[in-house]
Amino acid sequence: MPQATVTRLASYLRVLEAMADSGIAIVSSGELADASGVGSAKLRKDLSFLGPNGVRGVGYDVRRLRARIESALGLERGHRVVIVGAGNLGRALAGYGGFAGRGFPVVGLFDTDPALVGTAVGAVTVRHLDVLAASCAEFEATIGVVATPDSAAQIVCDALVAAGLRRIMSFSPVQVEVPGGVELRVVDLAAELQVLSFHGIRNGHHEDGAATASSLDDAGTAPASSSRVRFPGPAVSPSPVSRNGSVIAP
Amino acid sequence: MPQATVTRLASYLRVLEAMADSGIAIVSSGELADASGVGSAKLRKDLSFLGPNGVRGVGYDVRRLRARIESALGLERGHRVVIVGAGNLGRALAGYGGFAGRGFPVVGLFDTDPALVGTAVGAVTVRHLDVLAASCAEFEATIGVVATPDSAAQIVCDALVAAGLRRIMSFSPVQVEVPGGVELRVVDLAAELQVLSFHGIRNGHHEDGAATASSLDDAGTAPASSSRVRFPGPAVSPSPVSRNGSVIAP
DNA sequence: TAGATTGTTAATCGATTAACAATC
DNA sequence: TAGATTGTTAATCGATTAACAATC
Repeated sequence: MPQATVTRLASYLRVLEAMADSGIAIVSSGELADASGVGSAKLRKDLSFLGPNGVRGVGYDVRRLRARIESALGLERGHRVVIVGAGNLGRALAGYGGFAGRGFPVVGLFDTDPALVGTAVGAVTVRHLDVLAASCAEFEATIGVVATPDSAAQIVCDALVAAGLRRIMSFSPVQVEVPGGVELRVVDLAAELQVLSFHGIRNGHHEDGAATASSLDDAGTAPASSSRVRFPGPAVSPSPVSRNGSVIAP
Repeated sequence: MPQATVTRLASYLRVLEAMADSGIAIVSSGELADASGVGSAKLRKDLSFLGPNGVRGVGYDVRRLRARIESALGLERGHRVVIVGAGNLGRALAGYGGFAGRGFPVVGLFDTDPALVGTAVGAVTVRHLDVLAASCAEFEATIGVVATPDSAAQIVCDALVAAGLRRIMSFSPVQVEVPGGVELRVVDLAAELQVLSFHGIRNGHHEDGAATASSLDDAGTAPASSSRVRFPGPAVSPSPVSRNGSVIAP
């Protein structure tokens, strides 16, 4: 099943849950697609990976389809989440309604800072990383979240793997190594903002001036290079002005 | 430029910044690719969208390439972020080092709750949503973040657009409408966990039993349906057992 | 020059889309 | 039956990959 399809299945599931709560029993591919923000053909193609789930001429049974997607995503038995790192982000995630409310209760929050261990964050108490493995076993945790500084990401991942977890979500952008069979998903929030920054450029935002826009276009018009090895346009020396004429910040 | 390339450029940028900090002056596509976790051919292809940036037989100038990617992503002038929603997630993001430390300082945090307005979160003070537009103008904010309950997401997006922002990052999974020219990026953390849940299935985790695994495979072996319209296997009634024999949780 | 590495090409691979036969 | 909608096919589109000519 394509990766993109899996992501969209999660999105369909959210819409189906809302529809079920609203008492909607039957939905057509067109209606579900509209509510999910995709085309109906793509939706039907996505659902086809799960086998036949609808009735021609009628549509899909909301509850049945919801259960089918939950099954396909492996959500039937539920997941319990442990978070390592009780800093800003970790504490927020521990109390974040968006996890528990969508079927991912947080059962543990861990840190190595003695000043944090023992403090309560919402319904959970911060424990020392030393008891991670024992806690994961006790609460049958299935997903680990890394919310530590970058410098600790690899060590924490190792600890999560050692504790028996095979699914890890990391908010640290550093590349970490995990053994085969362990799924790692990196969520880089700053990178999301950078992508957002890029996409704004073509929309002619006032803060994106002409120099920035044109620098994307003159790539093929580089002047002939000198006979010695040199880079197309030094960013810092010998001149603070780049080839396209814009000043590059230090 | 492909969407996937933009995402990877952000990743290369992070590695280049680390290399620059380490005093590395020149890097080859192979080295940078390894450090970024991609293939070298893909990396060179990605960089080719920015025009020539390296020297054959030598490699890339780290500082030059870093400046070039920053320029392509529109990061040269910097971005200032406002966050709406001073709940768990909003407060954490306001104090999150991963934003300010990567070039996205948070200059405002807003809410409508009188109990929150006026309280300090790190270096910023929570203000009322009523003064959003004035604050965005004053601090020249360029990115808005939605960290409110789902029910407020659309209204808050409208307010951000009205305040002149054209780039919005939303942590609410609900579909919101934005005018043309406004870039919206939805980060659905629960959906990320659902994708993680799926990917664990094929790795044979102990908590994903045989029933779940087999239900993915027997989709094409459905028995002939009856003559009346009915759904392939009711999730709730008349029987709690689906067509493939597995029990579906209510 | 000889060695090394880039930038680009062409082939492969995978995802999306539109159209429509199947069928409720 | 007639109308409606699914599931699937085939064509299109876009991204990835390997190979290599260009060239420092």
